Amino acid sequence: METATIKDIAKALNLSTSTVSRALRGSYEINPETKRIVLECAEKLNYRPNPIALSLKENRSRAIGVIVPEIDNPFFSQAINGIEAIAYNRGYHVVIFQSHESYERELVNVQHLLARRVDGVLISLSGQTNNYEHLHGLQEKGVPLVFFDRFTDAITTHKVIADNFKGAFEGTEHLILSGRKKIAHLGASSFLSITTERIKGYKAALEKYNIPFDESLIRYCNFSIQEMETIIDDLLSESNPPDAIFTVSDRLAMACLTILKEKHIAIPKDIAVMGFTNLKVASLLEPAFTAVVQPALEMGQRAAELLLDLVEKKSKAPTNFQTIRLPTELVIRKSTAL
Amino acid sequence: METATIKDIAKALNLSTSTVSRALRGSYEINPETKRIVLECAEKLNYRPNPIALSLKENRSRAIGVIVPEIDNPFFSQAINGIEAIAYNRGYHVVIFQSHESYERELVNVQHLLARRVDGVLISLSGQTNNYEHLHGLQEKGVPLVFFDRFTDAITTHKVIADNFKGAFEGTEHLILSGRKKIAHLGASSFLSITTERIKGYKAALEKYNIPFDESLIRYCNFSIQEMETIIDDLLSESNPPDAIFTVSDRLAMACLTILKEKHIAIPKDIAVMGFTNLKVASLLEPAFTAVVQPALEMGQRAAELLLDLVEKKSKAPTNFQTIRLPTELVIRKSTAL
DNA sequence: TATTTTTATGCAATCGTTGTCGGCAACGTT
DNA sequence: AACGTTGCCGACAACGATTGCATAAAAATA
Repeated sequence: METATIKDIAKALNLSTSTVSRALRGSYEINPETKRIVLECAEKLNYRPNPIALSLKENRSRAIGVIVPEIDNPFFSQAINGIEAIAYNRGYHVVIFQSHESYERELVNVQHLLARRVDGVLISLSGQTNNYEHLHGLQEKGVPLVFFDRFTDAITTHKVIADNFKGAFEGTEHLILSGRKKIAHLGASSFLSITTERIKGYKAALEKYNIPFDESLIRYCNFSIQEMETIIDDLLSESNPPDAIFTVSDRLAMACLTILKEKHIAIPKDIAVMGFTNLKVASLLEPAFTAVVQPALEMGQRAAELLLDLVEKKSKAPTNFQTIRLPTELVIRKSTAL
Repeated sequence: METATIKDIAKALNLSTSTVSRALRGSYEINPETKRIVLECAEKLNYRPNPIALSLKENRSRAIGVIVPEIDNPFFSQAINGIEAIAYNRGYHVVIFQSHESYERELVNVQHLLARRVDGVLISLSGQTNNYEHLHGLQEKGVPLVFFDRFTDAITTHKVIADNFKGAFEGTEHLILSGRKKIAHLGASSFLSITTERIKGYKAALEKYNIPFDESLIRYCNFSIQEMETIIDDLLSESNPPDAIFTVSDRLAMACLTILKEKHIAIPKDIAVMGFTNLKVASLLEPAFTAVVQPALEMGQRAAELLLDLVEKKSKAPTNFQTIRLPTELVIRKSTAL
């Protein structure tokens, strides 16, 4: 059962394909009676326009590409959920790639998306990425690009991010006000904007309360479980370990909790733990986990909207690129109790 | 900066497009010297073949469609992770849709995928789907279809599923052996294969240990949080409530735990709770959550492999469709302790 | 030298759709 | 009667790439 084309309709009705095409799009220069017949025949043959043919002609694909480090991460799957919702409503399809925190993989993904002629790209950078030529390449080819969550200032475009500074500031402040004196900050890759912004927030909070900054309390984890455990172990085995740990990702938070439990360290009594996390079960953890929650779904939605606006913008007038900073929410639970 | 086409190369070298095309594919009938020049020029212009043009000619898109109820669900995001990995390696792209547990939405998704001329479809049915005409439609159009996790026997094709019967049997048996007498089973939609299979496993375990089956202990939740809470509330407020609850999804497990905690019901002392779940934090919950874990990643991989085999099969010989049943893993933790 | 074979290349059709152009009636206008 | 309008429709080219067929020139053979 092959799919009917405009030619089949033309043949069946003894018309030209041009006439059928125009009738289907309701052109004014087609006889209403002819239109009726064509529509009827199209219905009968279950005609569906071939988007591939249209893509070829119009040089667009009505698809947008999304590159995330890992799909299987609540933050990103929530964001993709938001992206899919917007794209769906506006008639676009979503093509997904994972960088697995690898620069090389991200590069290949971008090349695939270029080859595929996607109409635009949403990206959250890999933890290894510190060269942005591939993204410049996209822009040079005229493919709109929008960052969400993990961006770089090396590229000029829309960015939709959480208010990482404020989130980290409030979180750190909360720890300080809970009486913690020695607060460790477990960051992600040092290349990432989210890392530097959050560290700034952390430092600002320390400063506000006149707590001296100790470089050795900041650690960078590039997201391999192995590495995280080594770092956390190292941090805890010091002669004078921290009395609070602020982690910046779901995976870090989990690894941290696991290790502390293994070591039978009491939370929050001996060490308070909190983190940037979008785990929905945070309240059900033992102890209930204090979290800086990012509006992942909304972030995906906003980013998709901005991207599609760029894609559909007729005028090539220079755009005022925005950086949208969405507020985070500090949810205080038992893991940081006094 | 437009993308170079085969024509640009032809023009630049004063050759015909046919020659360029053949040179690029290394045809034996092209002069080696000409080949060299063409390759060189293609390199210089950064030529990339246009997959849309190829799709039009070959009537294939090198993309596969995936329909899941929700991306933002650890089981499905893990499965998509597996799907993406396989598709990526075999040169296919993954286009994702969510049915949001809605039959209508699933229908529209299938139509979109058909219109898009995807080469194949992977689907895990929505909880509302009990009519399968849309899937027959896919097959009639020659689009291969493979189920994962949630399937229907009404369609003949490959199916990759967890061993739901055995998983539920072992889980229920574990509860019985832990001394539980009145075990509630919270199923998903009654339309779904996963629901019926798991209930069979549940019943079989009861039978083995001569525990009478009580219809009122089985409840169906169509996945709206509201509905789940009502049902769980109802179950618990009976005069003689169950002493164990077996839930079949991540969301049900979470809702159940939340409500029990709100009611200050002791787990596992008063009621044991366990479930089919792929939450990675199960061990960090309070209490640590006993789980029947499904090999979600592998399920996605196997399903994608089977689908791509179907897509690429030259011969249209009738296929021996398989139903691959992957073993689940029972991880016993504190929530069902004696 | 005449003929065949080989080599290397170009032409044109194709995939499904749309845009440009042009044409043919049937009108209405002077 | 001659001309201009208008309504309606078809032919053709184009998007990018592939491919069967034709064909020119060069090489091999008779």
